[in-house]
Amino acid sequence: MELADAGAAGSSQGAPGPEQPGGPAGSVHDQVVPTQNSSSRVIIHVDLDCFYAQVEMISNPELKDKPLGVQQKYLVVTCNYEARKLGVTKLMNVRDAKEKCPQLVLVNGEDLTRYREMSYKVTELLEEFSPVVERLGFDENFVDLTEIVEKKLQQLQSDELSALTVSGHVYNNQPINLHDIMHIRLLVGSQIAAEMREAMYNQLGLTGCAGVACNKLLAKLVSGVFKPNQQTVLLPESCQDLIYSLNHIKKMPGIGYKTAKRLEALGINSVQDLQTFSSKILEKELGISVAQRIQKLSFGEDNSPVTPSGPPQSFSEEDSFKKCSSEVEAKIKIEELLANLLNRVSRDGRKPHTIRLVIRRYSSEKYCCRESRQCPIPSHVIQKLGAGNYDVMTPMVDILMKLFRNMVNVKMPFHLTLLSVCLCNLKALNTTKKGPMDYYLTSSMSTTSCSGKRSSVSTLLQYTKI
DNA sequence: TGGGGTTAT
DNA sequence: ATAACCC
Repeated sequence: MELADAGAAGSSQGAPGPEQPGGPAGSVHDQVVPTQNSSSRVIIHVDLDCFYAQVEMISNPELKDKPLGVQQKYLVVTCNYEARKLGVTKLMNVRDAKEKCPQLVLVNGEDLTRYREMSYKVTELLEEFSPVVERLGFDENFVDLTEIVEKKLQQLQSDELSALTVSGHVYNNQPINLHDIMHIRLLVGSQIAAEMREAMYNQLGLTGCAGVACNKLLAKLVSGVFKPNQQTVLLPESCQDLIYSLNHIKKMPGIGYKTAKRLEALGINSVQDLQTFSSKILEKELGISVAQRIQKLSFGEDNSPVTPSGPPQSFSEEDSFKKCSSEVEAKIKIEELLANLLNRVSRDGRKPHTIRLVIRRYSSEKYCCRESRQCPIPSHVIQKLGAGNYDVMTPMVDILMKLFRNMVNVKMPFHLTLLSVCLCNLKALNTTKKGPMDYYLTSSMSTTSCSGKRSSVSTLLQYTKI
């Protein structure tokens, strides 16, 4: 069987540089024009169906056949398909939702603990298929399947190859060409996608959608084509159809609220508008980085790699409210947020080296803007982190209140609508590679913390006098 | 618009 | 520290 190879195989991280060694030297065909999607990667995007609602239905199976909404404050942040049939949508006001659907059952979803735990179980399950898994929020994951597809292909006999079929939908019902190596790869990808969804359902009881394509953008877009609990593969020839199906540039992942507004001001509304707009002018308006990236997106091109997420970079807890206008009130809320965070971070095992306080001030109608202050966590506090302790609360609350007073003039009236505490700059405790001095170094001093100008001698003294 | 997350500047 | 993006 003849296979027409469209692109360079091997690199699963896409974007082979132009100077990368290619075919036989001196060949006339060396001048490969690296046009769109010369990538031969196979990427899957996995998107759980109404994730929070699913978790709630697993917790309480009596909810399964009822219209269910998950509530945070006065919003229905997500709902199951029973509720959607009756007109409830995501981020709908609770009053509107109840009006549309009086039988709607609401559960409070402000505590994300169970959602977060289930979310990581999904990511871990996917990591068993391939370690290259990137999380996007709690309910979406990208996996780079390139390598495992290639492995499977090598095991296939030629008679099995000719009997290869797709699992799930093919976007646009495009005919499959088994002589096209990229079609073959994507079909194998679709079968792995089905295996992943089966495993999610059998092991975790979760349903979701999957999209298989040659890059993250396209995989994400195509995963949503057939919606609850189905999967779709995009063959390269239908790429343009898929991106033209977006009716506005704001629908393009990577083009957010701000950029969409600026594009609209330039008269750019559709994907085609963006494709044909002058690159030079776009670069002047948005900066070269954003301009080049989003214009590529408009052609369905996306060479960004699937970056393994690994453990979280930060832990945060926030609470929003109608009004907080006194320091004591703020302190009580901050204490609650911090207590929960300390529990989470001690279960993680790593130690945060930075703490941040975030506020949102009341403003009549301006776009909600947040302000933050952060500072290093003193090393003696870091050390005490881990075991269930109260003696770490006091110094950390003191720090947070200093950050608070740095942002908010407490002698003047104020009106806050959100408080958030974030622990970040997480470091593993014992990354020390045994040098002569390391014996004296504690976990909180390891690696990068010693690199600064502040000599390790003074820091060392703090620890050796224990 | 909640209660989270990430990266770039 | 903020601003943009994602869910």
